[in-house]
Amino acid sequence: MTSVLVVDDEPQIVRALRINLSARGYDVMTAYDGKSALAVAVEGKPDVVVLDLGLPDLDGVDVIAGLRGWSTIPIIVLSARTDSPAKVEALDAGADDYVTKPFGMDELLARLRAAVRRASARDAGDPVVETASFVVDLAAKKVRRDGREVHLTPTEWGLVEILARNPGRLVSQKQLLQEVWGPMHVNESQYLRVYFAQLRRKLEDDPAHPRHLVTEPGMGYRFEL
Amino acid sequence: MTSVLVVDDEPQIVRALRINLSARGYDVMTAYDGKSALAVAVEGKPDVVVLDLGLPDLDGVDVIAGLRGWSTIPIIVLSARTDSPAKVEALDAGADDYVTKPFGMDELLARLRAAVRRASARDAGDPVVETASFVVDLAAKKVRRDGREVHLTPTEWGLVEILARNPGRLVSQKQLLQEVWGPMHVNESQYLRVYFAQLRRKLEDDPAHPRHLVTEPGMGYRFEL
DNA sequence: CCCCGGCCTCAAGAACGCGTAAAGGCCACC
DNA sequence: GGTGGCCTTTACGCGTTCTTGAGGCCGGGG
Repeated sequence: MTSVLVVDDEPQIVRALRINLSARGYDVMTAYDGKSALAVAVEGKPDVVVLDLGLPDLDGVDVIAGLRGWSTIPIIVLSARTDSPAKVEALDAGADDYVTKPFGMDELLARLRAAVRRASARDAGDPVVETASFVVDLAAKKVRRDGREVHLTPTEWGLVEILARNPGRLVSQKQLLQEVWGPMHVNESQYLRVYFAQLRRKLEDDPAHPRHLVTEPGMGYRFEL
Repeated sequence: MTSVLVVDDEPQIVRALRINLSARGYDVMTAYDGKSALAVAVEGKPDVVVLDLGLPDLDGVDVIAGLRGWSTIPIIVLSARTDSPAKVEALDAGADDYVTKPFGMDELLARLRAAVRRASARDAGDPVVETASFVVDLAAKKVRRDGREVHLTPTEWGLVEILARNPGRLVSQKQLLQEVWGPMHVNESQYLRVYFAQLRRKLEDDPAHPRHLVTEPGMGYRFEL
């Protein structure tokens, strides 16, 4: 499901967007000021951000910069200001689109679809992730090692898939637990130890000294190519 | 050099765009109808297309479809139609942005920069914060020094992350302690001394005379690029 | 000159997180 | 009703990380 972070200090706008977006199958997160927007974005990794510029705490451009510091999530700016300099400033700061209030919901949704389409076209590269020891085929949901197919259980595949979609990046324990076991089990970090041991036995050349399924103690796991 | 294909049947618009774009260092191609636009696009492989919808021969949506059939070149639509359905149709057909005439040249140029930036960011790595001595990758949660990866503990990373998100800005001791250790430990400034010493040993060329992890006595710490 | 607050360094024990093995429970399939 | 695969749970040894205290350095103010 596509997740959208809506940032606006006007509750009625947030409510209207939440209703419309939810009705169309989007997963909606919300924030009412800049600081919490950045916090929620880091935490929830939304697929796209709808950002109002007139926030109470931070300047809109600072929020854009704060997001662009670590991510390329599409940002659609909402603003009551129609003047050109405001648009130019926001776009050059890293925003993807600029919509002036009052806006038509249809138009916003279309621009949102366009932004998501672009972003997913970017990520939908080669669906095969390859390491020195094994190959992960994300489309076929298969893992091969020395040409031979390795059988993974559903849980094992869930972990491998998340990691392979973020090669080189650290994925937090919480995110892994949440996406594989669900929100109720975000503290069962022991599960991860058990399953990573299994995966290493199946995939690593030397399971005791893993080169690709790396633990970052206290933080999470990383898929090194 | 970035190349732009301008498609419009009104000569004065094409001329205005050609002048403005050329002056800013863009390489400009032009076409006055849909068929030649598609031909020029195939021939010249522009980096971005500015497309007027009211063309004499083809419907604008068909031109978009014709381009999208073989490429993902960003398309910025120009149109006199301000109604929502027209925008939605164009965007859903595969356009990247929609600007209504009359348009401000500054705004169009900003949207064009945004489109080009996105397209070229497609094959770039994560955004990073870089100093003369080391590189911080906030998305991957990695720090590299001389190309070699430096291992940070969770607490060390917590400090680096906050500072790297506020480059050049003074971050108070209280804020660092609060965000890394929690509200109960805002007075344990000794923690900061111990950890900054460790970080300097790991990251600074001359730990005794730090250039990037700077102490502001009595105030806090600053991340100098 | 000496004192004092704030900072840096060092070191050691405590606390924590990780890897591993193994056992029990659940469920689907035979 | 048995069997095998998969998931969950417990226990323990080990290495790393965090915390804490002590001592030294430096600069400003008395």
